[in-house]
Amino acid sequence: MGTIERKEREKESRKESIIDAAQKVFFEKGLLLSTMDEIAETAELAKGTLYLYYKSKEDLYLAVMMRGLSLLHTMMRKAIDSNRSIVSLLLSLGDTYTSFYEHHKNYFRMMHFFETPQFHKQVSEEMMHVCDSVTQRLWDMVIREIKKGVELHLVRNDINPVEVSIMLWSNANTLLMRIDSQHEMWKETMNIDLKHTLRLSTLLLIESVLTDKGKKELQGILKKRDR
Amino acid sequence: MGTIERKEREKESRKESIIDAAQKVFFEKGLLLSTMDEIAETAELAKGTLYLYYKSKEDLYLAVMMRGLSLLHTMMRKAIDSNRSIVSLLLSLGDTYTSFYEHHKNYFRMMHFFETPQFHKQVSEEMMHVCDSVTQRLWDMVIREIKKGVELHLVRNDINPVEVSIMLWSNANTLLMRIDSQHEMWKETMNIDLKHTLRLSTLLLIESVLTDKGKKELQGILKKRDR
DNA sequence: ACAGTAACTGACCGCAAGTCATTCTCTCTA
DNA sequence: TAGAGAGAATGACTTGCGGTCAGTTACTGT
Repeated sequence: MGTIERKEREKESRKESIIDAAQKVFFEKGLLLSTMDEIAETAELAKGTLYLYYKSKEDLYLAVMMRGLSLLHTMMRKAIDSNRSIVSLLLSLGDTYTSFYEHHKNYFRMMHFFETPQFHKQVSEEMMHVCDSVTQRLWDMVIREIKKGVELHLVRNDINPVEVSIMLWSNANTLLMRIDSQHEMWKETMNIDLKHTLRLSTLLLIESVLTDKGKKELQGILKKRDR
Repeated sequence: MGTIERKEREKESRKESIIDAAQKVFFEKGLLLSTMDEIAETAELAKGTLYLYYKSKEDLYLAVMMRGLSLLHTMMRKAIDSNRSIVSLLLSLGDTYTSFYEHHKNYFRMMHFFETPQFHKQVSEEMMHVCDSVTQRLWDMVIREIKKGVELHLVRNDINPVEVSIMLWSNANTLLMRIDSQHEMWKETMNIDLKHTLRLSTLLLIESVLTDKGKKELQGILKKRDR
């Protein structure tokens, strides 16, 4: 008699279908302009029901965002697994994040909004924890690779690998945000292609954290690319 | 009969005193938790009066933020005027922004919130324009200096000075934001001092965009500092 | 068939942004 | 100096939304 198990599954799928509806609405209108009534209507449920599954609008928002986070995690994992050398991996991580931005802009934007500290106050403790731990796993994954790079004498051993991750990630993150919201503006007023700026700054930073051995390898990879 | 002029002045000072009140409330509670009623009460005015001077809560928010922007402008101006060499200026601009963060956190946070694209939809066209033009002046000021650096063969001439500005500013901005919201977290879980990371990444980036001549000057400045 | 429970509903509440008909205040004129 | 007229200020009111909860429905196990 697996009724309890079935109920469990049904509950889970209800939760998912609520996220589906929420995603549709949030993607279209963003957090502020979306209403719980509209999400409820999209989910073909009463508003009250949403609150049986999620504590607040913001929690629901995070639930959707977590999908994006998982997706990014998967993409990063794939990049790590398919790169032999740490040097090419570093380049590839930047590309991966860029590609995440390009193919999943909506998730990217949600993740950005999440960085607004003001926002956190509306979020339940549990949801925040889940979110933090997923983010943590992502960081750990990247940091581990950079540590390997240090061991192989490709990445400088006088810089903390964690700091390397932070620098690279922060750099990519801000520039992608800027690309998202100001790409045309910079193009028009200054004739700047922000995507080029992103590639350039990533390259400069990577070069800065590599050893001479690493730099040589980098030059090799770049030459091969140019052909 | 300067009555019209006097009225003009009175109107202006009323506008300022409303900003004073708004600033007090926004600093304390942030945009989301502040209410127009509370601002009105602080300003000793009726709520309706606020709307005679500002189109919306968000416009009022921007009006406060502009004070911060002007302040930053002044600080940057001072840094530029008091540095002989472009190399030391580059270092000093980073310090200036850090010092702005440390001494005027509330303004800094407001400026960050402004970067959320979702927010823009609530802001009036005019206010947005004023804001953009002030920001533009700030960028121009910095870019001009970097151009001078290129002319003096201290900054690489194969990188667009505008891109240099963007890279440096973006880097500092994200890391300061992170310092603001996650400093303890990184200290505890990873034993990372984000302020150190900021200094490091700034240094690496600056080094990357300098010519050999510039790098030599940089080494000289750093040695002098260490003593 | 029925009791008990879990899921669901939507009218309702409280709060806050923004509006506007009315009141107040100042200034210029006859 | 009375009072008309303009402009400034007011605060009760409207609207819209997040969140609640008493009541209803659906299901399950006996």
